[in-house]
Amino acid sequence: MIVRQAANVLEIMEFFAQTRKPATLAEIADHFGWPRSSTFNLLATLSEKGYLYEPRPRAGFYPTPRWLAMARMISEVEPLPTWTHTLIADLSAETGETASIVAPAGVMAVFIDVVESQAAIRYFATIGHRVPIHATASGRALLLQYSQEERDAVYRKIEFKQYGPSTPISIEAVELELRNSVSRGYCQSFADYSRDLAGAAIPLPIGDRRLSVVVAGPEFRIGPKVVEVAALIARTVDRLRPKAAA
Amino acid sequence: MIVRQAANVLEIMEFFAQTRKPATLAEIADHFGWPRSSTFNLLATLSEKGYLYEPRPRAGFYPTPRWLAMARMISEVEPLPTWTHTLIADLSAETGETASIVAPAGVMAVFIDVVESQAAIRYFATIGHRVPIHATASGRALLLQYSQEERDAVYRKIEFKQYGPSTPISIEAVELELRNSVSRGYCQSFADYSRDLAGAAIPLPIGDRRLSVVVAGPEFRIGPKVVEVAALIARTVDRLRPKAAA
DNA sequence: GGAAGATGTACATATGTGTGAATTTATCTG
DNA sequence: CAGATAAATTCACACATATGTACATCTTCC
Repeated sequence: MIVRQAANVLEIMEFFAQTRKPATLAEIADHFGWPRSSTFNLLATLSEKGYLYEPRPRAGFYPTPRWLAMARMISEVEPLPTWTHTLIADLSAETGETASIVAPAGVMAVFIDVVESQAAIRYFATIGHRVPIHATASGRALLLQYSQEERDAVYRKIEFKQYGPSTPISIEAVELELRNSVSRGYCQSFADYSRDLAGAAIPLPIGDRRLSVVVAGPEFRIGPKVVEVAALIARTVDRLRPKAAA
Repeated sequence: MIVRQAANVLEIMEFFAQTRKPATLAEIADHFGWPRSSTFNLLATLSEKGYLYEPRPRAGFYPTPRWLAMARMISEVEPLPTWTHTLIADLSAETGETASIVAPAGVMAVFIDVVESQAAIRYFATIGHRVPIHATASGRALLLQYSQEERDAVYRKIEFKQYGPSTPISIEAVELELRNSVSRGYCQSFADYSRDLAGAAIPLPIGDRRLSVVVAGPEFRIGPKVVEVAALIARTVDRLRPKAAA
């Protein structure tokens, strides 16, 4: 069950992150199609807790810097080492595609850092974006780091759906693809989950954290050069990863 | 009416900002005294939206960097000029007390930047902290920047409460104190709102934004030196504020 | 290796909450 | 400066939702 008012808080914040300017109660209510009274309650709650204020009289609400302060505190802990961002920035620059760092979240994989392609047609992904762990290159690069028991536990929770023609729809299919990835030397996906989307990924263990790097873009661009892209990822990781670390 | 589940989202985030490590469903439920089932729903909602993930198997949930990405987007817009942070940093260093930048939020004043005193006994305030606009030095420094009509509008919404012996409990009392502040050259408060707390503040208009700076601490430390503190604030603002700006 | 305990998930139902309509307050217009 | 229009609040009730209970799954310890 999805907690509506919890989701609404996030929606409001995303709204402000997009518009980047104060908004009045009426504007917010209209934008979301929420009743004014409900919007009033929500805004009052956020204000009361010190997360919204009125920068200038009658110009509406805007988030306080408290969000930033809190987010900083949270992200200070085990931040990603700086070289991982360089990694995806370099990869994106060299390939012209979107590159990301990905982490596990149950049966899903979450994008925790993203550098977007500049191309007009591109893979549009943002930090926080989630994809099924078994049906994506990045996800399978995570699964490769699991023990057999851990993978089995994950499999039990997966609802196998036919997202696209090549989606693996059984445990065996996933395990087979994992074995193939090992012998191939990298993970790949051709529209296994998202239409027209292809990607190449490799595992990226950092300390005891299981992460992966992925480069993804439209099938027609990535397809012909998966091998090179995968090789490039491996080379770039080699170049940037501090030698001392695991 | 306060929207409970909206507040709960904030509580969870504050919880993570404090503990700074992943927490399991059970830990979170126990910490807040929430039922497991409800906690489950909330965590599921936050995860589904891409704001929570599981950094490592079975170690529980932790916020994704999406919070940070969003907060950055929001705060990029009209951030405070850098000199205002220097200002309160200097003030705090010189006085040994807590110094803050404050903005209006209806009948309240919100702390939008804070540098805390290092003293054992100190004014504990965080970004997002809210105080009544009429019963605090910082708040009155905001009111001084309003027109008479605007002030009247605010007064109509204030519930006058006797927070302490010296709290102004009428419009006249507030207006009188404002006039006194003007002739005195700065705003002050001696436990008008918080017990044992005293502060000195001056208006700090920046562009068309109405802000104020305040230095606050225990009455026994601030009391004897309000005049100097106020003078110091004025001098420091003079020194740091770019001459070109309004 | 198996039983006890802890943790995570599903679901029906009573209760707390979102909402539409009414009221108050602010803003615009001639 | 009315009188009209739009925005912000308040409130009582119907219904969506948070929760207690039951079940499943994982972990621990003997």
